[in-house]
Amino acid sequence: MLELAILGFLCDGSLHGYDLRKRIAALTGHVRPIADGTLYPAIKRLEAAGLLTRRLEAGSVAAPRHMLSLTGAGRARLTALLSEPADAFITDENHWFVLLAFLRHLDDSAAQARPLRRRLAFLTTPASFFYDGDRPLRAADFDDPFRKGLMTIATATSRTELAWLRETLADLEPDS
Amino acid sequence: MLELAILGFLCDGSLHGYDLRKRIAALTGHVRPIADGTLYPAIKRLEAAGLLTRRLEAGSVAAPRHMLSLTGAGRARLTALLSEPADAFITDENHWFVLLAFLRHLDDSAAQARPLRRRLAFLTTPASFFYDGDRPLRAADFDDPFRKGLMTIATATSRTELAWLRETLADLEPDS
DNA sequence: CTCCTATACATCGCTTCCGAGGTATCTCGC
DNA sequence: GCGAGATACCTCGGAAGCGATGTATAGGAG
Repeated sequence: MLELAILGFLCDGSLHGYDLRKRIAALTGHVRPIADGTLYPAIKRLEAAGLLTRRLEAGSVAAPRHMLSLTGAGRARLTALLSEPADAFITDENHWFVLLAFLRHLDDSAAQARPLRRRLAFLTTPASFFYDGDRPLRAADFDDPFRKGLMTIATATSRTELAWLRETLADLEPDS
Repeated sequence: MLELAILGFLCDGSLHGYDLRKRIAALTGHVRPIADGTLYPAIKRLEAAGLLTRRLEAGSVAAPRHMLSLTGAGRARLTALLSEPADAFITDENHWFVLLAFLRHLDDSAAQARPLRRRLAFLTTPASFFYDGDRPLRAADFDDPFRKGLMTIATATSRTELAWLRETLADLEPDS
């Protein structure tokens, strides 16, 4: 999630760590902002991996800023993260939202559609939450009211997401 | 998530690790089943913390099973995990679903309603995804079609969840 | 008779995340 | 002029997850 967010924001232009932290917080609904002890080591990791470079910009404000810029390798890594087959199984809402937000960095609508297609396929597959093997599960299958409720909310959320996915894919691939 | 799932399942009776793994996989839609290298160390941790005990059951099947049982401290920990104020900020769908599935282990409907109330309050608060400070955000606020789409799906999912929360809470607290 | 799969548990190293704590400077209110 | 809060970065230790790998046995297919 974090790596994707950092690379995604930097793809739009240079930013310093503190700014990055605020943007990520805004994008993920200010739910548990990224801790300093998470963000700065992550930046170092990405720098060590050659995915971004740093240029010190002194004097402007309180503390000297380290302006971060994506390298070619960084851009390639972003593309890879946005195109990963694993994106169908993302269960962290924030992770999925961050991916959606940066899908625009993929170069064509076919590439952009691929993660959405995989997600769609996953949600309509017997390997998912809503099946016991090949048998589709229903809320009525459960006696316990909480298990029943869980099934209801899971189904409703899934239906909402499916409707959105189908609509978005229709816009993205008008021909198919 | 994992700790909650283990304690939750064991609260219904003794299970061995391998069974636990299958049950957790079924509950979370078989999305990336818990790895052995995650589950067994977790069981050891909980055992070391005095939250569960193990009894070896030999001979019955291929390998000897370690039947796990909750202790009093384990039951108390489960109650604590189900009642935590942090549950409003859970962004992992599986984590939230596991919590819902085991809410029945709380002893009264007031306690069961509390996490749902907190979730409801969070989703309707300016600290959440849908606000920029106090200003509510709308899909139309964004130019980029993906940012727009992200706002649309986030809003739709949230609305779906809110409707379910309100309905469930009405069943749980008929008086309020 | 042999191979494959399922059952059942374990350890190792790697990576990541988090909280706590530390260091500085600038600005604004009082 | 003094403290609070924002800006801006850092390091450290601990906890937790994951993939790889290892070790058994049982049962069924070929």
